[in-house]
Amino acid sequence: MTDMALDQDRAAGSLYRKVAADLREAITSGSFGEAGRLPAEGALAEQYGVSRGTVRQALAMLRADGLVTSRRGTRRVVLGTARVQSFSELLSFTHWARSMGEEPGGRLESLIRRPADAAEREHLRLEPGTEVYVTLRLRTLSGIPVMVERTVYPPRVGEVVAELPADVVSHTEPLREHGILFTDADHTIDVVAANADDARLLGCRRGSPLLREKRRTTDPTGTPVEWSQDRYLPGTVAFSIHNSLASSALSRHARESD
Amino acid sequence: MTDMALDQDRAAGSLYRKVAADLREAITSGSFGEAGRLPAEGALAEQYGVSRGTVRQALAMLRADGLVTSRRGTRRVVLGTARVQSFSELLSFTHWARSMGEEPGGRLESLIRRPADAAEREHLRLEPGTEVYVTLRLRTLSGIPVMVERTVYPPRVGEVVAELPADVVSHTEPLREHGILFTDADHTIDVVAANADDARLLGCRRGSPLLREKRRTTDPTGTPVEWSQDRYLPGTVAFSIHNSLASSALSRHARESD
DNA sequence: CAGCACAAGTTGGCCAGCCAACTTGGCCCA
DNA sequence: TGGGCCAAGTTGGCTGGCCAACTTGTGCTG
Repeated sequence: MTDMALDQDRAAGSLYRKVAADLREAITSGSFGEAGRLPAEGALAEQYGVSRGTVRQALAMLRADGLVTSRRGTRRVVLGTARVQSFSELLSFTHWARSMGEEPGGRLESLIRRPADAAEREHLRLEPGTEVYVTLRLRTLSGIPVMVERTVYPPRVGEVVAELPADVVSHTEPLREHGILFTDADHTIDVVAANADDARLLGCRRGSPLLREKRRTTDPTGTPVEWSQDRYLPGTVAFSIHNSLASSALSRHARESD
Repeated sequence: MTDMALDQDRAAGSLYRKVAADLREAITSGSFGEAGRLPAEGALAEQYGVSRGTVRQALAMLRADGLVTSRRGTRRVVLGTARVQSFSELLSFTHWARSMGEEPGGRLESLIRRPADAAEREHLRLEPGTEVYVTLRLRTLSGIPVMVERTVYPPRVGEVVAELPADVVSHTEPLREHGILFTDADHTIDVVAANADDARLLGCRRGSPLLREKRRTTDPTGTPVEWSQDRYLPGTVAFSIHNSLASSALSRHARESD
């Protein structure tokens, strides 16, 4: 067993992530059917040649994304087959894609530097006349175009982005190494019609509906580091949120007690 | 009564939840300082008299809630305690509309009672053969149709809903008076094409894109109380989310021009 | 003094096993 | 026939241990 673990270690990903990605794939491809039952944890462990604990770790990810149920005494049940972008992974397209076992890709279409307009100054809290870096990227999952990303960076961040190779997959990872952290984000989701650029890059008709996510990201101090508009092809992505009164109530209790 | 939630949390059976609750309180009360370091997992394990695995399970909760960092090779660091968000807007269309100064309206199109299908049983965690109440409502803002709401209620909730007048604006408010609380929700947002009913009720063409929000709501004990699909006309609404390493919140707001 | 090598400390990950709690279906009995 | 009991199956939870990967401080060396 130990040899096996060592053998699979070379592939640079943790075992439970591979198991999770594989199960995710099986679920979204409908292998277990809609509202079907998953094999027992023990059976999956034997099937993948891992321990039950590892399978449980993988299943915890799927449960967090709302893909499967989890109830003591009963087999797990498939809840939905749509790909879901959970908000714990919303801060990075790359991270999200990899967690699904898909290969994220990105192609830089353009990068220009110009003075910020009024809306951009507002979102990024810049002084009038400040220059911003604007990128247009086509993002792919396993080679298939799924999203067009238009991002505006303030100077401090844009200077780093401009130095990155055009084919770099993740922007947030190299930025983190430069001390630029993405920790907070405001997202707005709605529907928008594809313009000429969108249609050309995504291979859809002009005017066809796209799922739009507008996002403003800040670092821990609240300083904006990114203002972005992502436009997804319908059917490629869904957004998933869990919210609760209980958690906020709990922290309120904690504060009242001191 | 501030200790009540904590006591319940601590008394909630599993060891790792007790450890998590205790650490949560220690963190928010500042025991480790602002941006301070937590003791090592091994030290916590010894302190609480549990295994390191149990401590890791507890810390996974805190990390999921954005309370602490988690990086190989370094002690975990306290990120912060700020967590004040009102979710009331999110859980009720009526409340949200009023907070915008719009007059919410609702017209019940149909209410039927029938056995739950497999998917509904799973989402609402019902026994096979249980009957559910299914409503179809057209919701308006200041008289203008904006959303079609299809909701499936379990028997306990549906029995109350069925007694409500057809023109009642808010469902959640009378339900609250019957002791049925809406506190937790999982949301999924994507794009869907309008079917014949949608088109007729919303006054759009069949096949035109709608913004869809699927929502499963539970009460404080985790028992599902509602499984709903809302379909919004584009341009009438956008979903707004704030997420961060410290907290996560979703709200709904009227679309603004930008 | 600057820089590098190294060791100690810490978290990530995985395993094998054990018991408890819960669900389900079948069997038995009134 | 109907209801209750029971056993098998399944997930929740916990232990103790092991190794790998990474970070940090220390001390040595050029």
